[in-house]
Amino acid sequence: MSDVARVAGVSLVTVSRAINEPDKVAPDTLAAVRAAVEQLGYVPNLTAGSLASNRSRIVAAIVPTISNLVFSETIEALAQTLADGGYQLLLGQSGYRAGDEATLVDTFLGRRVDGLVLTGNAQSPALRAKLKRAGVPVVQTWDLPTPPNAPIDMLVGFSNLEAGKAAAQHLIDRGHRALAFIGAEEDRSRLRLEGFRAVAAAHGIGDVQSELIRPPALIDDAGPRLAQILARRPDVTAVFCNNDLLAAGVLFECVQRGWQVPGRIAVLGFGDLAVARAASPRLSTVLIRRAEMGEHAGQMLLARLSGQSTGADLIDIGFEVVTRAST
Amino acid sequence: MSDVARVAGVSLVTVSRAINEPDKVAPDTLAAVRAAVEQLGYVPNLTAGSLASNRSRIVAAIVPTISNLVFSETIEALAQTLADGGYQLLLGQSGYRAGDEATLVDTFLGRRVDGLVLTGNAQSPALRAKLKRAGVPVVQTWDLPTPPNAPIDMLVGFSNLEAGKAAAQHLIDRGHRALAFIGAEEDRSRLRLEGFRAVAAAHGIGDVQSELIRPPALIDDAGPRLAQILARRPDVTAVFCNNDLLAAGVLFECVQRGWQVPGRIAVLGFGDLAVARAASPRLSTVLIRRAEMGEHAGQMLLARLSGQSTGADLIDIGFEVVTRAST
DNA sequence: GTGAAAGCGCTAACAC
DNA sequence: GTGTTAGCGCTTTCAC
Repeated sequence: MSDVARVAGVSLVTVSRAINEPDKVAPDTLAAVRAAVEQLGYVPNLTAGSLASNRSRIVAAIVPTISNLVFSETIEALAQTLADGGYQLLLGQSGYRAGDEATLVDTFLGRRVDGLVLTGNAQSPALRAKLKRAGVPVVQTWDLPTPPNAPIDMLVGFSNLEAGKAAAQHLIDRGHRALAFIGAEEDRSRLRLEGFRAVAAAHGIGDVQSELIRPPALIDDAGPRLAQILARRPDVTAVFCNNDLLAAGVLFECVQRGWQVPGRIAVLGFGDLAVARAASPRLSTVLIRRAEMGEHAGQMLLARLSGQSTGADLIDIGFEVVTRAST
Repeated sequence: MSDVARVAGVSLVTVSRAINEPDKVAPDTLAAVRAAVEQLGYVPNLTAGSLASNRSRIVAAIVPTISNLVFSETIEALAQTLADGGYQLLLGQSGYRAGDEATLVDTFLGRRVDGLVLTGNAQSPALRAKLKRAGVPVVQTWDLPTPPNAPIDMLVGFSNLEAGKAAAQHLIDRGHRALAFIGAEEDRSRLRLEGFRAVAAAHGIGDVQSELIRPPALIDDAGPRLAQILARRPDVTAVFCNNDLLAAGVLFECVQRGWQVPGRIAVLGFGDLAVARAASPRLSTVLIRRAEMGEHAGQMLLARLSGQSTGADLIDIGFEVVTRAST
């Protein structure tokens, strides 16, 4: 930077300003600095800038895994929104392990990230306390506060419990009473199952067969799990899959068996991934606005970081049961 | 840090050492420092550390999009490998735009990342030059050097051209002569098409129908594109899809039409995603070791960063045509 | 095994 | 509009 200053015939600060606040510099000076930057191939050291300004322009996000379209689409939108606001995304994967999440948070705090995006709101009391003490803006995603857990700071999500309830209601409305659930061994999936079971019970349906796959729950788990459910209870007529990809796997399994969907068995998905619109039959599903969630998370952070208080610190983006041909 | 030093009754350097090189500190001193850290809730500022040591312990990766299972699984493995080596991953998405890639590289260089992972090897001469000048370790992925492009530094990939050739050969071996291709408007997809066409031509097949989808190529594009191909050439008997998800879309389209696969039309996928093993019929596909690619990229960087020269700076991980039931 | 001194490359605050 | 001064919180080097 001092080389640039010397070549341009100005001081260090002026170079700094020419780069960071160009309109506070005279046009001629600006041109001279830019020429020098170009000539020398100068690349400003953002690390030094971060240290001096106490702002890193980095936001970190922690997801269970990026290899799940459901999360990757949220992250994609988040990264895009942040990039447009001049922030970079540092990515952490917890692998659904709470311990790893805590470790990641430590590292990220050490890097003095300007904001943090978390998945879910089941963080441990210790972690919540640490985050509050650190004073970093935090956005939790993919869930609403599930009592007794209050939001750590900001939040954008939907009720997984209610989504599970709506799924059950959708199937029961269509006359199904022998219900099954295929999901993952994971907080949000369990909440949906809880809601699913609650509504079933309210309709006098006590026996809801369920299969919980240890993450990652891949599409090729779906067929075998359906088979296991049917082995226990051959008369099942409707299955709620916690992910459209799993639902597609179930559809393929039905093709294999020569079963009609929804004639022999109805299939309800979750997410409204592109596969739901491409499947045959078209998949009924619980639509989640994943990209919108990432965008909201990014915008909440940007608003906070630019000193504006948005007011809306808790957004329920809801969900929607989309009825297509599979139920 | 000076608070910790005071409480522990040692100097700043000792605190630094206790944290970064614990075995170079006497056990008692170490215990005292750790107690002080704990008591004060001290979180070391890694930004300051980076500035002083000139190592950020951050590696950046640029992919076209994270919302494509093909890339996200590579990134997942990369992030995991790096994390195990004490490095974090900074993520950039180029959206398949070369300009965005260059901008991202600038920012990452500004952050003094310790390494860079790029997708493909079609970077512009200007970008290649800049990276070489910067002296950062770079790993290119997902391709072999396509002349005249030499590797920038290290590389792990496979030949997309050869993969396309193998795909054509696979279909031709099974008696197909009316071939079609569904892919994306994107470098690697185009290379595969080129190889596909070359082998077809060598067998006297001049008319290969193709549909190139503007990214992101989603599964729900597959059906309509297949329809367009068939509108132009109804007698097509085999289609090579550049992604297993697209292939699954084609399978669903065939279910819709009541067509037998491979009886009426054979379908060959790409990637060997989980969906290939779950589809009905099971999908023949070109297997790419995506996770392995991410792991290799991470290990090459770690080796370089730890001062070891691995020797192997160019890895061809190859591909494999997996024959299942759809061809 | 531990410490004192000297930066790393920038920006904040204030002066002019 | 531009410059001077004083750090940001660590690590490095070299003594001891």
